[in-house]
Amino acid sequence: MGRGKIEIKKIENPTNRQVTYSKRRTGIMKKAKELTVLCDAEVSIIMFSSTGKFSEYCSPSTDTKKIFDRYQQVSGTNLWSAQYEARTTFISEFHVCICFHS
Amino acid sequence: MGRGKIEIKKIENPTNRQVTYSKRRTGIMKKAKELTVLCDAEVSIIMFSSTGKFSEYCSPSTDTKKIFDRYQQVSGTNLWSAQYEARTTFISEFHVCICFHS
DNA sequence: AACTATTTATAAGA
DNA sequence: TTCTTATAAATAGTT
Repeated sequence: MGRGKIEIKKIENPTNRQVTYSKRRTGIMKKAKELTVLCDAEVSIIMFSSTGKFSEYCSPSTDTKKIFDRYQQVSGTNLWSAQYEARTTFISEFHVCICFHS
Repeated sequence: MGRGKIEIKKIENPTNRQVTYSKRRTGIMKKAKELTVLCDAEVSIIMFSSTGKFSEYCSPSTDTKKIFDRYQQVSGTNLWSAQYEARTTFISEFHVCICFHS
């Protein structure tokens, strides 16, 4: 939208890229808020610009943690187990763990 | 946008709500893809409709897990520790864990 | 699931 | 960089 049609490819000029990022980030966040209200939906958006700038949106009725939990339940991705494996590896370097099953 | 201007409040008719959800979900996902390409950004979107339908978008260069990891680093939220506490509680009901520190 | 009148987002310019 | 505005794009109501 705008004074001219643009091709969807990386904006090479860093200043223009930053300006477009800022405008479009605002646009997406607004759309997310509207979707949340209009459709009683839960929405989580996390984004990082090419310079590493972090932005977040989450529906008022929930929080990002809850969205993550729910995401794991339905997506088949177990984020925790991956973290757990990493943790277990870490622990095993320093501890001996013995577990008795009930 | 459309034949008439609408007020941003919950659409009470479930059929209309579902139709609007579907249209706007498509719109946001498209915007996210465009932002990713135009601005070389990393974007993660997770959403649940009011009927529990799950949808996800993540930038091609990464995955949701990596976004979560990065999110934790910059947001000050430790998602993993909350999961770990829950798991520990669960484990304690069925196991005895003995750890010898090195 | 298509269509189109309108509203909204935004690219380029000031 | 914030504001403006011409134009592209999204979408509300309709079929």
